[in-house]
Amino acid sequence: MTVYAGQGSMALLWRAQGEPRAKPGPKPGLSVDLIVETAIAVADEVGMAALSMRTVGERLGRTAMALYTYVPNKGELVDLMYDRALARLPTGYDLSDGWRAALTRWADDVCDFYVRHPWVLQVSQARPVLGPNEFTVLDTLARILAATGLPPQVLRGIVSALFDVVRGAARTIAEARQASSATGVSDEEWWQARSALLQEIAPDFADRFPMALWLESAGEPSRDLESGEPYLERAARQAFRSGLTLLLDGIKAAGAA
Amino acid sequence: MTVYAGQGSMALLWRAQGEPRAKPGPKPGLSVDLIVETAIAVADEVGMAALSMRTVGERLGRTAMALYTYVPNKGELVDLMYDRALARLPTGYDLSDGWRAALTRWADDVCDFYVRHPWVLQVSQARPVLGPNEFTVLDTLARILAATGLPPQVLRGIVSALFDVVRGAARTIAEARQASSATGVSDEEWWQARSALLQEIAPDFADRFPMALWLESAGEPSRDLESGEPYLERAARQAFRSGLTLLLDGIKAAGAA
DNA sequence: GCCATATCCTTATGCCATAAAGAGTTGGCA
DNA sequence: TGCCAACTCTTTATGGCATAAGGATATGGC
Repeated sequence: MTVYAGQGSMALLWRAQGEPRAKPGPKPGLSVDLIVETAIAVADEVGMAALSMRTVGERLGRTAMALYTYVPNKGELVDLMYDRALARLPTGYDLSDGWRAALTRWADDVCDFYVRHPWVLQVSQARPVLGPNEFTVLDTLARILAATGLPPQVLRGIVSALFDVVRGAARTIAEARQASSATGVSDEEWWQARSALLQEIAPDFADRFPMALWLESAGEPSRDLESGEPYLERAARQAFRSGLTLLLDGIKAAGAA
Repeated sequence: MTVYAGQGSMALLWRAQGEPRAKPGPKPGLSVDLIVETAIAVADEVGMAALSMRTVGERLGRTAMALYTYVPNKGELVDLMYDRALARLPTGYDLSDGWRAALTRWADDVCDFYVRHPWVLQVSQARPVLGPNEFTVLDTLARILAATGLPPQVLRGIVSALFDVVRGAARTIAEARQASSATGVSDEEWWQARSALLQEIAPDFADRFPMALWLESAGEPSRDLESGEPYLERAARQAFRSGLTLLLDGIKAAGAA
């Protein structure tokens, strides 16, 4: 359920609260902020697919339709959730030990954020929400990248690639967790069952896909069972680390200070 | 609507067709292949969100329920669509002018594929479908990467990063197209309307987000109006090119031959 | 000719977003 | 003081979704 953004009026996104209130009618029992925060909590717990106007309303002791008093429709609510959630990201990074260290910390933080709020990954990036916190995120990253001394044209490509790698890793980790908890089958169990099935159903596997097998075979991700971290998640984090290293080396090669 | 995969029996994925048929009952009017191919056509045209058992059945002159004779449920149908669609990718790349050129062609092909079939991007990667064509794709890429001379452990990270960048770019392009055609508003119009709104609603923008503005300001993506390519798409393709270059430089830095 | 088996349909359940209309609440003005 | 207009929230309805259950019909093999 990719959700398309950038349709709303942006009035709610950028609203300045504070004007008192001297209007007829019953006092509002809810508020946009409360609804958005509640919807974020729901999405964090049950995922974007299970986020409905009803589930949010219910948690607030209201019907689904009550929310439409505050928010024009679900799409706009998701835009508000998206921008509000981004406020949870750190906004300043110490550059005293260089852009490389700062960028690594930034990538870790953003990845953790996405894993904590995986529904954020489902909000379309094509026509961005353009809320204040989205610009804050960009501003934070731009400040780090400025330290490379590279010109904006080059940096824009770097921004895309960084987000791609971070989001890709977070997506894998989040989806693995989601699948585990939704099906009750751990990564390890799932993988073993699938391997067995595969050998049974495609006995000529090694002949048909020799290079794929070679790629996957050697050096299984260290079976660090004490860590308790699930299989796929461990593999994803290792891939994230090395992908990021690759990218940072590429930035260096592009002439960064 | 991210769709979770890897639940089905894999029997349909790996089935060997050919056994004749000498069973009582009416002759099947449809087939799994026909349904899958039709569903792919529907998804290509209207997107994953509008893909329903009804829309597929209708195109075949049947009701939604008729499909359940051939396919156990929608999730399994999507798995089959996914693997079948991957068969459209090229499977061999000439390595005579080096891994770098081959990898660039591969990335272009895969990006084009995703843009042509954007719904493929919504199939979860965490627990892969494990169909024959998915392994063929991996095998093809592994063959190219083997030419770098790097060991499998290193290459696995490279595989992830490559897919992340390709998928990220394709996602942006596909979502931009989808948004354009769904809303009837071109990227350019949308962006101009949004800029105007933003200036009106956040007049202190330049003070609040100076680095973001700096990053975006200089060197607007060349206004190559003759190309006819939409704004966001052009930007995404430029970002893809430079992101890929970054990655290839990183691979070189990792010691590739 | 009949039965077991298949295909395909109708109907029903319980989700979803949201349109429309109505019930109840309250600030401010007459 | 009393009423109105504005506002909150609910009920109900529409048309979508996946899919469970059950029934009508077709057909190969006995």
